Amino acid sequence: MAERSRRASRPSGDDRQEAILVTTEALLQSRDFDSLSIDELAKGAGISRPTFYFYFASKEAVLLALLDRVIRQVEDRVGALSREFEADPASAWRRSIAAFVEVFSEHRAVATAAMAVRSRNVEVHDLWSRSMLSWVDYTAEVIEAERARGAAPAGLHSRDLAASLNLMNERVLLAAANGEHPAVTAGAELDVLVDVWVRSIYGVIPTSH
Amino acid sequence: MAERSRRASRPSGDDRQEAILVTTEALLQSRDFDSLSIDELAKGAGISRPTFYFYFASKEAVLLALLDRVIRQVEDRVGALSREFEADPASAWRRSIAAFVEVFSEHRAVATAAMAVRSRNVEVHDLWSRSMLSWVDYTAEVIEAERARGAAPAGLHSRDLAASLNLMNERVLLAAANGEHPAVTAGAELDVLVDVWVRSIYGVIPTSH
DNA sequence: GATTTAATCAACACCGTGTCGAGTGAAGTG
DNA sequence: CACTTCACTCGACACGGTGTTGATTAAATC
Repeated sequence: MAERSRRASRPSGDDRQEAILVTTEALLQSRDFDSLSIDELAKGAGISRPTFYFYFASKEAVLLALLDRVIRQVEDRVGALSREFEADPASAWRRSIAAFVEVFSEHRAVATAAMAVRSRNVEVHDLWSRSMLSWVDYTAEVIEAERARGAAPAGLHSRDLAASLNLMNERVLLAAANGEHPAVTAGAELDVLVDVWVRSIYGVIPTSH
Repeated sequence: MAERSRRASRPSGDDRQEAILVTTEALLQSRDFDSLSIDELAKGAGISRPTFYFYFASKEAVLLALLDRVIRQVEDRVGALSREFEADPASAWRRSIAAFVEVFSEHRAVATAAMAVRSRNVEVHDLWSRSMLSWVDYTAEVIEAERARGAAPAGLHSRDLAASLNLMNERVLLAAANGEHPAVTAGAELDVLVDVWVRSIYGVIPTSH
């Protein structure tokens, strides 16, 4: 990690950039994003504070790069999934939600930092917003399709339902990942989310007799 | 607001404390909590920055006081509600959720700031956590009671379901209050939330034929 | 009127950010 | 092989916000 193969007296710029990213994610495992100083990130990457600014405009820009990677990872996994809902809808929803759950828990630190920072940083806010939007769009489309083929009963405006369910996932997973209270029992997140999704989308309320 | 009735050459301490709270909530209508400086809060209350510290230990302490008031307000409203679910469960849930929705939108700025700050401030985090916990407890109790009387089918661990639904409300209302994207259509929040709650708690998934 | 108590603020020490400008060495150019 | 260029580096500075100290004032109480 420290030296390149054909000894270069200085590590290359790409190495440094990567070192900053690695250091930041490592520090985020145990520390609050706000409590990190640029000096620490620089030191961790073996450079001075001014040099940090050669690679990134700010702490937030580092987080943005980390978040971008995480989001691409979810997109890759969700994109690789089959779009087959007819045979077993519950399992199909489960697979989609699982992609989300896995990446969220693998990159807990980045996700948590991003959620904390988005309220004051437009770039982080917009990046996250954009992916949420695309998941909501996808969810709403599937709900419509399920209603069209008669598998799901008519109900709420599908985009509103889709937005609520996706926002629930975001919040529930964040709470679980950080051991907040209240939170869903550790390990049960996926089961609980799938159940609420399936009941809200397909569920019928028994008529009072 | 500036002077007291029987002219006191200085407004009393209580007035000043209140002025800081009022100024802060006013500034929060249009500005990010992080972007507020203590100097602004002090100036807004007609005092100097050091004097601010006579009343509050930090910006966060001011927010904590504001949040405390908001939470009490929700508790008062929810406490005044009838606990009668037998006759019309959907309406009963709607009334509870409505209390939440109303206070959240009346004090949008405080709620938003509190959500943004909780990740780095233990006091704010704990205060919010504690109220969420009490609402989750209440929700879980009612779900159990509804199952016991046969109104709701058996299902998920009630506390996990209760936690998910309450976390959904928190996130959906925050997104709606701030005009985020994605968010639930403005004005439809209550209808959507109630629908998801009722379906998740009472809903039955039609068996495939 | 003397004393206590609440309230006030100028001045200071501190810390993190972001910038500027001078420097260094490796790689390309005539 | 001199010389220019370019990617990279950092010491030193200016700035802005925080939190504290200690002296000061004015009302309240005795």
